[in-house]
Amino acid sequence: MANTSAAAWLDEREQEAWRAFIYMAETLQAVLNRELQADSELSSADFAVLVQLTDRSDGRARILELARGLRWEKSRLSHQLARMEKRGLVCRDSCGEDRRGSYVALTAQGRAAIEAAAPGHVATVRRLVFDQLTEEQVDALGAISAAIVAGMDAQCPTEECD
Amino acid sequence: MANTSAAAWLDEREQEAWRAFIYMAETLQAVLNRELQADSELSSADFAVLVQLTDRSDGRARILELARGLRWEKSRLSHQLARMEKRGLVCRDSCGEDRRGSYVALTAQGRAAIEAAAPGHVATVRRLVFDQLTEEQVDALGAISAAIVAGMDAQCPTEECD
DNA sequence: GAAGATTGATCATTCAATCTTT
DNA sequence: AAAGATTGAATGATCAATCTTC
Repeated sequence: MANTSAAAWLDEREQEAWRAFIYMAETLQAVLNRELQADSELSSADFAVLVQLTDRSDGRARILELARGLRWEKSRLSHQLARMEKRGLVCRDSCGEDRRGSYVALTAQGRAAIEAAAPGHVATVRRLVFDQLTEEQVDALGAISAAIVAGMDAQCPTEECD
Repeated sequence: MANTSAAAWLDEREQEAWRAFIYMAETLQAVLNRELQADSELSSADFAVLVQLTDRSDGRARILELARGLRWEKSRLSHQLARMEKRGLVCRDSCGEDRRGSYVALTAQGRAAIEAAAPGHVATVRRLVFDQLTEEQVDALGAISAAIVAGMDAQCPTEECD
């Protein structure tokens, strides 16, 4: 990896921060996934879908709205919902007003699954992340994340950047 | 998601920071992956392997050392190397001293591929991340990442946590 | 039996193509 | 044709089982 252009390369401080960040993000996601799976038979993706549905008062959402909330591709969500439906966590329902669309809804089993999984998952997040940081660092993490997201939103050529 | 225990739950500030962080990390990885793929026909995983190999003076490493450097499972690396070998980016070589083990080495083509890809990738990282942050935030990101990693290392039951 | 590594099965993600309704 | 959604094929990641050498 030749340092072809001093201006374009990362300096020492940046390089260190970058490697630490990438490693942290990958490892954290892997650990959270494994703990969730082991404690509750739910993947992070399952959990994310269930959170979106429990955020709505009726536990129901149009599929495209769900996809926007998760910022997932339609086909990813479609496959994910098919797997979750097969396991009885959600069910699909056709939409009366617009027959192109459809709804997904939490089943009783899906609601039970997230209620059982949430406390442990939150505890894991607290233990691995927030217990390791000062209050200032928590605020800094929020601000840094927001800044990077804003940059991506601004720079993405199309509206649907993911 | 009932707030079953005030102590275990996340407060407002934490919740916000956490959602922003998770979304940032996922989106950033997705965007980096797509840009790398589009510009160079390399995935992030390919790039990570090539970086490890170019970090060694001879462009060669024992497979287990590589796995430790990447902190990947053995089987993930094995599959990855098989795909990369098929594409001519690396080659495997048996090990003289210990016939259980083997080496992987960069091919000329592999070296050319990462040299072609690196400047663009670094430019993308700079544009999406470092250009969006102040110097203090860069330092904070490094410190936060290091703290979280240290916590995971300390809390992981087994040595090989991933 | 343990260390170094590979293999095969299964599941998740992406991409392009498709289908239906508007 | 565009919007809402699904499908199938190809690629990637994870898990358990295996194989060889120490």
